[in-house]
This record gives sequence, C-alpha cells and structure tokens, in this order.
Amino acid sequence: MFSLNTVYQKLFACYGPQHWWPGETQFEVTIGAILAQNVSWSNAAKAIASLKANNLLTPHKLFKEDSVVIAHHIKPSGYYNQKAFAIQSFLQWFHRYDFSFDALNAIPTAILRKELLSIKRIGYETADSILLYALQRKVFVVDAYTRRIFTRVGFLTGNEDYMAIQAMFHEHFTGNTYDYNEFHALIVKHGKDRCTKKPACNECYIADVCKQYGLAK
DNA sequence: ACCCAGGGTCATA
DNA sequence: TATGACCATGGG
Repeated sequence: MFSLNTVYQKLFACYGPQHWWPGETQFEVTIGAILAQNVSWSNAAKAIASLKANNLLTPHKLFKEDSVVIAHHIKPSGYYNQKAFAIQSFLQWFHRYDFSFDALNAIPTAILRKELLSIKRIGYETADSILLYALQRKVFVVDAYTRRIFTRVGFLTGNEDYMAIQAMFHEHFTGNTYDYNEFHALIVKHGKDRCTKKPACNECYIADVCKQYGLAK
C-alpha cells in the first residue's frame, strides 16, 4: 500500500518547514501563483516586486490598468503578455465578488475550483495553488516535480494525468491543510536540491526512504 | 551556447 | 487522447 504519510514525515524531518507561500497577503499569493507559471520563483518574485514598487499590487489597480502596462511591469516573470491577460481574466471574475476573499471563503471548494478553472490562463496547478496557498483549502498541488519524483520511486507509472495523481494524494495522504501546504513545498525543495532531471537520481532522498521502508509498489 | 524553471492553450492527427 | 508548437525571462 502507499505510504505517502511516511514520505511526508521523512521529508519534513529532513528539510524542515518550508513556510510557503512567500506572500504578504492573499492577493499577493494569488497573483504570485499566476506569475510563477513555468518560471523560477526568483523571476516571479521580481515581477511581484515590480508591481509593488509601482503601487499596482491591488485588485482595483490591476483591474483598471491597461494590460500593456501590466505586461511591462511583470516582464521578468516571462510570458508577460499571457500572464497580464491571466491576471485581468482573474480580476474580471474576482470583481463579481467585490474583490473580497471573505466572499470566496463562503464558496465550497469544489465549486470554487470549477470557477477558477473556467478563468482563461488558469489551469489545474494554478487553480490548486490558489486554493491551497491563498484560500487554505485542503487541495493537493501536483507539479512536474511530483510526477517526476513519484514516478521514479514507483508510486506512479508516469502515464497518469493531473487529476489521477491528485486523487492518489487525496486518497492516501491523511494530513491536514498545513500538511498539504508543506508536502508540496517539500517536494519542490527536494526536487530542486536532489532530484533533478538526471537519468539516475543517485541521491534521491525519497528513493532512499522508500527503499528503507519498502514503500514503493 | 545550452538547459531549465513552483504551466496553459491551441492546432493537428 | 496525445503529441508538438508557442509563449519569454533570467540564472546556472
């Protein structure tokens, strides 16, 4: 049987809490989730800093501002035209809730997820990142590291789609919302440190743990 | 110079 | 359903 709980506990013991998401407000975390799409966090952070420095990091400002201007300020995050559009698509939706995160808190997770996914340029991972890290919903965020690492250690075949992988975590990982937060962050941390694209991941800590406890299938 | 990073979408077969 | 192409910057 799967023992994702043990893998999580071992990663936590090894690396410690990651304290994600680095963002001062729910709104900053949300915009950060869009800006971080397929780009290093350092690049996304530069774009956030740029928006802050220009006093643009509020729902009202970004909603009214010309998308060309937004694109200019978020350039360091890459894909700046698409991301400017994504931000304004999100805000067009958020405007229906008066830019209120309290209003979002009243919506059931399944409904909220569906609505987020209906927004242009917001896919599974971005929607789930917003749900988990900005809205404190117990939703597992699946990313490239998750697929790569857990395929490598035998928990996945590599052919599962996003929803199938998420379903596995939802079914077998019994942590609370805080644990969901840390688990994803720890997977990214581990991926960056020790489990890159190298064909043979000789120093994979998760692989070590799985071997030690006989956890892989 | 090359590879990759806390993805998403669309055309094509 | 499943690949490929495209979007684009900055750090190693």
